[in-house]
Amino acid sequence: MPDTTRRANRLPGNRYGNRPTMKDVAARAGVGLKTVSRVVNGEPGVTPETERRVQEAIDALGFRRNDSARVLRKGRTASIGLVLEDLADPFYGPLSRAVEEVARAHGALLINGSSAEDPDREQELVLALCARRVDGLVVIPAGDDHRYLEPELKAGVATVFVDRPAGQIDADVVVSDNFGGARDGVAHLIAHGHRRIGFIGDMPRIHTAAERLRGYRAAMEDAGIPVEDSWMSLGVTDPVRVRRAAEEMLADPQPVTAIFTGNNRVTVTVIRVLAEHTRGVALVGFDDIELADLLRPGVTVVAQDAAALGRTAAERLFRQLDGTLLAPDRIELPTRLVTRGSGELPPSD
Amino acid sequence: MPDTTRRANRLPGNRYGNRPTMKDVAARAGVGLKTVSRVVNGEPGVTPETERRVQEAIDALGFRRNDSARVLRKGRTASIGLVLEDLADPFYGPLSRAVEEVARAHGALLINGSSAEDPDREQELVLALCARRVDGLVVIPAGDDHRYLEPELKAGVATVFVDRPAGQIDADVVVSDNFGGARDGVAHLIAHGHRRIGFIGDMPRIHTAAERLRGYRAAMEDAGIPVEDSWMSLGVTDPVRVRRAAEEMLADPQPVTAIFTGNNRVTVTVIRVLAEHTRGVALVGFDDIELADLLRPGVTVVAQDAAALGRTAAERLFRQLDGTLLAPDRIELPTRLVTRGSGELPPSD
DNA sequence: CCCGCATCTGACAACGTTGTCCAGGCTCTA
DNA sequence: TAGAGCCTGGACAACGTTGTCAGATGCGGG
Repeated sequence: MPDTTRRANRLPGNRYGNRPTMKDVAARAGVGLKTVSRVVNGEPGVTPETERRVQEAIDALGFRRNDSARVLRKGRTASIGLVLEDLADPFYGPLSRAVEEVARAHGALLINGSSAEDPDREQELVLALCARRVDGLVVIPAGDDHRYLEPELKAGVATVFVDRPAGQIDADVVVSDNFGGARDGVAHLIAHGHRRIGFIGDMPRIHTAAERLRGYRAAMEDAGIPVEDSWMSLGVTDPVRVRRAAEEMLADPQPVTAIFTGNNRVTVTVIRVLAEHTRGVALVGFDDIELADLLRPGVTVVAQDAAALGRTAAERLFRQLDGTLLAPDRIELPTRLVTRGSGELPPSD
Repeated sequence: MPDTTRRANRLPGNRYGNRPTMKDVAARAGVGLKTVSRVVNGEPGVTPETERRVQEAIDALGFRRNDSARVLRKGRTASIGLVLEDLADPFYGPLSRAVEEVARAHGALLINGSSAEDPDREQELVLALCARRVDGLVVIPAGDDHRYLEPELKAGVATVFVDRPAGQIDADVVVSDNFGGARDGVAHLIAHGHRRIGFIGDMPRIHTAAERLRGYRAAMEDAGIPVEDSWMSLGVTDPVRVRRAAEEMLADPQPVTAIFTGNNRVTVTVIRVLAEHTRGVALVGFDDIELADLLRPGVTVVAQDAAALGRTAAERLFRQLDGTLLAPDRIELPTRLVTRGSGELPPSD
C-alpha cells in the first residue's frame, strides 16, 4: 500500500497548504510529468494542442513551480546575498538599489540582511546565505576576520566586499578612496587658513574610519601642524556623545576653528551643534547629505558615489560567476569634494 | 554500473563547485547519513564520541547544509519577501529595517526587490518570491489589481500590504492616515490665514496620493474655499516638472500663498524653489525629511512613522503564520503634524 | 546465562523538479 | 508499401535533505 506510506510520511499541517505540483498538473491535463516541465520552462518539443491543455491545467490549479526543487536539481539559485550594516542608513539605500538593479539585469533576486556592525551577526548572516546556496555575496563587512569564508570561496561562492576590505582572506574589494578624500577635505580647511581642526569619527576598528583618520593626520602633517589629542574624538557614534565631543572641542580655551566629520551621521549631529553656536566654525563632512545645499551655510562635503560602489561590486560579482573575472582585485573609486560654504568659512579667531 | 549512470547524469561544470554533502561527511566519519543529519540539527540520540567524529569531518570538509534540500523536505523556507517601490527612497529605509528586525526575531531571512512603481514588475517579483516559496509577503503595491495573488493566498502564503491597500482582493493592510494627515496639514495652513493654497502631488492612481488629495480638498471645503484648478498639480513626479509646477503657481497674477506637498521628494524640490523665492511662501509637506529642522524656516511636515508601518505589518505577517491572526483587517496608523516654521508663515499678500 | 529494555544507529523513501533516454507514431522517400 | 528518420511524450533516476522505522548494541535483572 504505497499510498498509506505516503500519507503517513506527510506532515500534519500539510506543507505549502497543499500546493499543486507538476504531477497534479500532468494528471489533470492527461500528459506526462516531463511534458508539463517542458511547457513550464518553454522547452521545445510540445505540440501547440498539448501545450494548450497543459496551460489550462496550470491556470485551473493555480500551479506555480517550486523553485526549491528546481534549485536542488540545477545547482544555481539565481539569487545573491547582500549583507550590509543598516538598511535604514541613507548611505546604503543607493548602494542596495544599484546592487539590486544589476542583479535584476542578470535575472537574480536579492536576499539581504543587516549586520548592525556586529561581526558575529555578519558571520551568521553570511553563512545562512551560503546555506541557501546563493550564487554570490556582496558584503559590507563588520568584522575583520573572514577566514570563516574559506570553505565557501573554495566551493565557488562568488564574493565581493564593498566599502571596506575583507580581513585575512584574498577577495575582491571595491572601496572609496577614504584616505585621499579625507586628506583632501582637511587640506581644503587648511587652505582656508585653519590650523586647529577637529576630527570626529567612528571606531578606528572600522576600516573606513581608520582610513579617514589617517587622511586627517596626513593632511595635518603635510601642513606641518602638530595634532593635539583634544582635537580628536574617535569611536563616538551615538548623537548624544558626538554632541558632547563637539561641544568640548569648541569650549576649549584654544578651541578648534574647523571640524572634519568622519561620516554622514556624525556630520548631521555636528551641524546641529554648530547651528546653536554663534561663532562661525568651518565644517567639512565625509559623505554627502540630502539638503546639504539648502542649509546656511551650505555644507561642504567629501562625497562618495554609493551607487557606483554597489554597481561596480555587483558587476564584478557577476563577472566572477560568468568566469570572465579571474583574480581578486582591489578597486578604489575616487571621492569628490563638494564646496558649498561651510568648508570655506575663515577661522574666526 | 550505477556509478556510470551517476556520473553521466552530473552536469559538466559540477554544481556548487562540488560542495560536500552529508553523505560525504558520513563516509568520512564512518557513520550513517542520518547520524550526520542528527548532529547538524542538534537532535538527541548521538553519543558524544560519535558527535565528535562527525563534527570533525564537517570541519575538515567545510560542509554546510544545503537549505534548498531542507526546504524541499520540510516545506518551510524561513524567509519572507518584501516588495517595495524603491530601496533608495529614504522613506523605505526605516520601513525595511523594521521588517527585517521582526523577521530576524522570528529566525527568517528577508528577500526583497523594488517594483519601481511598475505593476507588471511588482507582479513578476511577487510571483518569483512565491516560486521560492517564501513563507510570507510584505508588499507595498504598485498596481491596483492583485487577483493574481489568489492562488497564492489559497495556498497559504501569508500576505500583508503596507502603505497602500491591495486591489480587488481581501487582504491584511497597514496604512497611514493619509487622508486625515493631509486634511490636518492643509487646515493648519488655513488656520494661519491662507486661502490660496497649492497642492503638488503624485499620480492619483497611487492610493496614498489620491487620499492626500482628498484630504486637501476636504480641508478646503470645510473652510468654504473653492479650489481653483491652477492650484493643483497632480501626477508630476520628476524634479524638473515639479519645479515648473511650483513656479507656475507662484507666477500667477493671483499666486498661491502656501503650498502643500504630497510626498518627501516633492517637498524637497519645492523647498529648493522657495529658497530662490523672495516672497515668503508657506509650506507643509507630507512625510518627514532629514534636517528639516535646520532649514530657515524649519519645514513643517505631516510625519508618518515608517518604522511603525513596517513593524506592524511584519508582526501581523508572523501572526498569520502562527495562526493567531484570523481575519484580514485594515490598520490605520496616525500621522503627526510637526510644526517648524514654514507652515506658520502668514500669507504675504 | 538469557531475556527484555533502552539507547543509538542506519537503511530507505519521499519532497518536486529536471536530465537522460527510449518508445511509439508520424512523415517522407524509394 | 516498406523502411528510415524525425518528432513528441513519458518512465526513471537523481539532486541533498529529513521522517520513519527497524536493527544493533549494551546493560541490568531474573
